[in-house]
Amino acid sequence: MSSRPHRAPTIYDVAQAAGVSKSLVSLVLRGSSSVSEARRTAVLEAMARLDYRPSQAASALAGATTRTIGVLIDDYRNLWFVELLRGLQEGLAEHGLRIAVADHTLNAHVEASPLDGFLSMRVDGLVIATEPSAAMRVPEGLPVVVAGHRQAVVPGADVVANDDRLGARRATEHLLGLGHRGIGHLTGGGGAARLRAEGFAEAMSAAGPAPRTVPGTGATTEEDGYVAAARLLDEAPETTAVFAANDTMAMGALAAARERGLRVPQDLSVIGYDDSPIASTHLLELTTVDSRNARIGAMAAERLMARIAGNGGPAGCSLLSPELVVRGSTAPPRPGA
Amino acid sequence: MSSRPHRAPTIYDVAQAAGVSKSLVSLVLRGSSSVSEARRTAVLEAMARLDYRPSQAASALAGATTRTIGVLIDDYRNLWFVELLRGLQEGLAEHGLRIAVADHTLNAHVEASPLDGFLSMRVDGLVIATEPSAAMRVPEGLPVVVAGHRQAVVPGADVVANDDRLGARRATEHLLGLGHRGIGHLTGGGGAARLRAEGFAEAMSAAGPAPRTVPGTGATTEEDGYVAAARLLDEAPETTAVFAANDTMAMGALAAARERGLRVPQDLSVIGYDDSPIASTHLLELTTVDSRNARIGAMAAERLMARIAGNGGPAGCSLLSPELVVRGSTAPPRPGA
DNA sequence: CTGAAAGCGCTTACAG
DNA sequence: CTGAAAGCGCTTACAG
Repeated sequence: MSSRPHRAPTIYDVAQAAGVSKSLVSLVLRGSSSVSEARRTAVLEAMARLDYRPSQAASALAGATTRTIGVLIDDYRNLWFVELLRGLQEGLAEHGLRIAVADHTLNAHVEASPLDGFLSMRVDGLVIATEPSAAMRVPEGLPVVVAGHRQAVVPGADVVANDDRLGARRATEHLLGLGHRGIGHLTGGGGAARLRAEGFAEAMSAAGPAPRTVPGTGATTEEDGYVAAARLLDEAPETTAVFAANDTMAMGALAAARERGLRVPQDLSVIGYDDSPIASTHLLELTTVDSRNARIGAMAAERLMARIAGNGGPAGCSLLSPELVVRGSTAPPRPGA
Repeated sequence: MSSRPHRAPTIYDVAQAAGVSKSLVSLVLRGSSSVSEARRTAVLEAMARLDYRPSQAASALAGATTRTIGVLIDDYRNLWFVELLRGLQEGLAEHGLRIAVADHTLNAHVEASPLDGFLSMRVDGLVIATEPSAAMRVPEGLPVVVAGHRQAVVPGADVVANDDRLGARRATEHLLGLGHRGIGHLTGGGGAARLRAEGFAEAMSAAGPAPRTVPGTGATTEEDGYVAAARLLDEAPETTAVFAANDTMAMGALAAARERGLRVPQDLSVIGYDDSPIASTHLLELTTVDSRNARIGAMAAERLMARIAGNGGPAGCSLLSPELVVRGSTAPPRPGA
């Protein structure tokens, strides 16, 4: 084998090795059905032999489409996107679309807006799984779905989200059903948190007891949960149950409870939201609400494919039902409480 | 404005709008210094006005380089890559390289190997932040650095890792220094875990007490930590301190301790490894070892840039010093213990 | 199925 | 700086 420094094989090389035309190789690449089995095999074997990999750049430039969907997430540490990706992937698999993921800091050193990379890449569609900012102008005609509830809206984009209000009602009703009356809610910023707070208020007002909603320092981190819970427990000692806007805040609430000598769930019930990986740990055993993010991803894929196919219709909002996941952090209040 | 359905502006459009030649636009795009300030401004303004975004496909195809580095991670849930990315980004920023991230499942529906996407993309370099598999054949000449200790090696690749053995020694010496003698280590699979176990054994044998190392079910999850710690605490009740191969396992150990009525740190000290986001929560306050992943990323960027520039030399292994982070989960053993 | 041709939007190299 | 040209590796469309 002569050393061929660096020149990657092209369809031309593959065609020659397989003894077919370049056109045929291109047909195989795009999975055309009008290729005989024998020739297809020959081409695939030649590709494997030459270690051929199609140039994404060339096919993107020549073709009308890149067959890739960009997914913009908030922060790699907010793991809710993991299941979203799984559902998206399953929905996209049959169409052979690939996925590209970025958060807003990933290429902040080379691009002005986090969307720039995806647009330069000429993605066929976009999933925005973060709070849309004003800088996020997307070309009209590009299929976009916003995943999850947000404060801002993207014109022309579909929204696919968990029914946060319903989930919050279910969480609250779970606590009410256990017999709790002194129930507090820990809230934070963002569209989802706002809806969850509303769902909490609805369920509470339907049941009677005065709802008490307390924010941390404005966000929805563990620290916020800790601060909010500390405030709640100190100001309202009659509290026997806490509903946090998400699992991370619930984790902070657990710390605040422990500091006050309150055992969970005997002295205090705690419920989160999201069913994130930490919720199912032995340490937390956190009762929570499963947003069914994989289903949100699958639905997002569906909306995207419909728009790409041209039959999208007007932008809509799809709400999916969340599900209560009961674990060890909630129990009836103590008889004396 | 006539509706121009869908055709994205090209350098041709920009040139015309700015009243310059296409060549000049290309020079501005690539940041050439031989362009007058006036013309550069005119071009940039035209780009902004037209909402122009360079086609990544076209520049990749025409140019010799894509100016992007691929980063292959293990799983989005293993957050150690987050800081790695930050360091990588800082190191790459001055060179204007962008980053593309994927885990091995992201495009499993369209490609055989997780590296295929990056190779089709013709990345200029690769960071492998996961256990290399046999399927990961990389073209010779492509700059590759393996980040973190692994079982397998990639021929020709540099390795940049935290000195796991040293970090484990420091963790163990911290416990020894507090006065602990009954110290157990929770281990799991992978190159890093093996080195951490070795560092533990070294520090223990230098100090005297018999080291006890126990695995969970083979991996390094919270469940593994829980199982391993349960085993350890039941079989060796004289244990007063536990060193887990990582923070996640330490979290499991905390659960096992709580189940046995052991308070942390009064009855049992627990130390982890990685300084992951959970370690600094109020709930865990976990003493741990900071791998300095951002520095690993920065070093990886440096190695990559050197190889891209052609002065890489033979593949090497760079080991960075970890740092002990003392929090609330470790303390001296109780006098009676 | 093949073959020849044009073109995607850039970069490169060069004469002016 | 401009302008004309070639080419990157594919896809597309079409005549055979």
